[in-house]
Amino acid sequence: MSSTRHILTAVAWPYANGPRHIGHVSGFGVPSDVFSRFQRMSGHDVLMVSGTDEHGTPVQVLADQEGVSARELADRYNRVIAEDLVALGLSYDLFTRTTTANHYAVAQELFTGLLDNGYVFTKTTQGAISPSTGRTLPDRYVEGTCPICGYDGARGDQCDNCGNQLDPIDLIDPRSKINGETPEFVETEHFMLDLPAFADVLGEYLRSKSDTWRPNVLKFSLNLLDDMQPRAITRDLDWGVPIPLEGWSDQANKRLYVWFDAVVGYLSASIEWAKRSGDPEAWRAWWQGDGAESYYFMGKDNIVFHAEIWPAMLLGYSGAGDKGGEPGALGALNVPTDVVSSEFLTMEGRKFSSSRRVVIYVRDFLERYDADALRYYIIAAGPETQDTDFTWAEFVRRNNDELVAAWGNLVNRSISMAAKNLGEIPEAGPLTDEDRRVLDASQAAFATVGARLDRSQFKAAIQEAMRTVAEANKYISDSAPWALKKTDPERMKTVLHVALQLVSDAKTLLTPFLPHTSTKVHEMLGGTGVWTGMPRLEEVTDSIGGEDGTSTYSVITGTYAGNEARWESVPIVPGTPLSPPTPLFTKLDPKIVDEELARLEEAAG
RNA sequence: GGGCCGGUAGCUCAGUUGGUCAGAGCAGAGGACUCAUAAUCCUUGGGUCGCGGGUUCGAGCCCCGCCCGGCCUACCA
Repeated sequence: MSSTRHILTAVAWPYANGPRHIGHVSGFGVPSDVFSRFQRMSGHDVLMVSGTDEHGTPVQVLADQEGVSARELADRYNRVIAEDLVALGLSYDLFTRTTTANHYAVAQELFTGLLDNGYVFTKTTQGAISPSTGRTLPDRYVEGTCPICGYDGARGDQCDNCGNQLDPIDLIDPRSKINGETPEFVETEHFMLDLPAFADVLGEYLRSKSDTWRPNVLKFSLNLLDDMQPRAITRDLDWGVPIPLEGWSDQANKRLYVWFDAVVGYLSASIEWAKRSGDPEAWRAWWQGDGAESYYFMGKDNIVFHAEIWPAMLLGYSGAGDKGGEPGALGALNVPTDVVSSEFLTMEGRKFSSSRRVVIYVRDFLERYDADALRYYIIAAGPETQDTDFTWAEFVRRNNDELVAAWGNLVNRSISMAAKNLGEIPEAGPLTDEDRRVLDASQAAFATVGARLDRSQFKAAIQEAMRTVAEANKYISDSAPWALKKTDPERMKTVLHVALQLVSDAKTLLTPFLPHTSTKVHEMLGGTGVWTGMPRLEEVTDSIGGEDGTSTYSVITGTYAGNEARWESVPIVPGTPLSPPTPLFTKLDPKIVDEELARLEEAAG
């Protein structure tokens, strides 16, 4: 913990086929930001990257339905999603998109490297094609009657009724889920990633993580090793990254499969960040060598890509699979240090579903409530290690009892008393044993909360941090400084000094979770400078892959180096002027619970 | 069908390798205080740890079976 580490925070890429809801940001967004802010406060060099995942059939299908191009649709949701993530205060060093020319080049480089090392081969398969568009119909977009149980709504990949895995060509009376037409089945050639060639090295890799990874991620991944199959990495579709090979790149209908280019995004975004920073080689410090660590944040549905496939791609590119090989042009690349997967949030007992409108979009939420209130709920009550249920009643309770009544009130009562009676931070006189005890406990919390955060145990971390808030409230109640005003004004000053020191420490401990309101407390206590950096949208002009010329689009970036916030107790400065405080958090009227539930019912029909 | 995860007080959830592990917060009841967004502080009632077997001196914690819910099973975190 003492020396500087290079920490890559790799955040799952939200899919650009619509706005994201609070379940999405519970999985990848808020936890990754808490982690990154903490590591920066601890003095480490953090690079936090992500972007929108814009290729693939779902975007194309939705664009067709709306009568716009895939690119137009992706542009729209890239902007919506980026704005929402900024509003939440997620401190990306770079949040970009998969449609940049840089991303195309890096994804193609990974493909070429894997091909050169012999981990990619071609295979001819039967694929479903839409006669009207000529596009591939992915298995899930073909439905028909199950040949095994006779269920009519079976999908091309599996039957939801009997659970058997299917091949779309076996379906009786197949039809396109998109427009109902009967698909054609044609022979088509695709590239496959030779995953079995990585079974041994992946097993070794995963077993080396048995002490640090969350058990569910580890068990799930180890289990996958028993049945490794080659996996297609190209697709018959025109919306994607072209295959960088003669005879393929000019085929308008052959592209890299979206999952392949999406996971490469972590690397391409790091490289893009380096270019923008002025040192094109700077990304290497986070990707190569023993000193580089990488932490990947996502929801549980993405474990297979991050704990299995992406490591396999990195190993293959580096020449480290069963077939050996040489590192590609970028050099050998590190596999993930940790894969931090969240479980799922449910919504008032139901599964989130955009199509059924059982959903709360981030944007709608933040129009009515504060970002820190949502961040707090997600960390304190979110799906860190098991599915949890979001309810409006619990949101209101957490906000009112824990943020307003416990933490907000501690700030308010402490600063109010000091401001009204003294107008400044008072000097401490002789300390009692109790004074020393609470101050020591507050200092000790940096180690305990920090250890939790370093291991991505966010729920335990915020509980420990909030415990210091409860301790401080108890200290003030027990010491009753208001009663000392007439009997022992010197002692009152000491008590208020101690109380304000506790507030200052708690504000620091809570900064990774509550960056907006912690900044307010920093300022209330007379602090200056930028306490903890906030992300901003920046318009950039660059070449978008596959198109001539340049385009303007927005990325998220920010300045986080040199912020005031440090992960340590900083002595408050006696004599600093204090003004009567304004409330940190908004107390919510319990009747919003019924209002929100009514809104949900109305939307869901 | 297969794999994985979960089912602990009214509610939301903690419970490392089996032996004060039957817990926390909230809600409920009683009391203290008044600095503070009537916030805070103290005390307190409450649970067959999904069901049925088994291993053990001893099991929420290990094994077997079953019920319920979630995720993955090749493009929804």
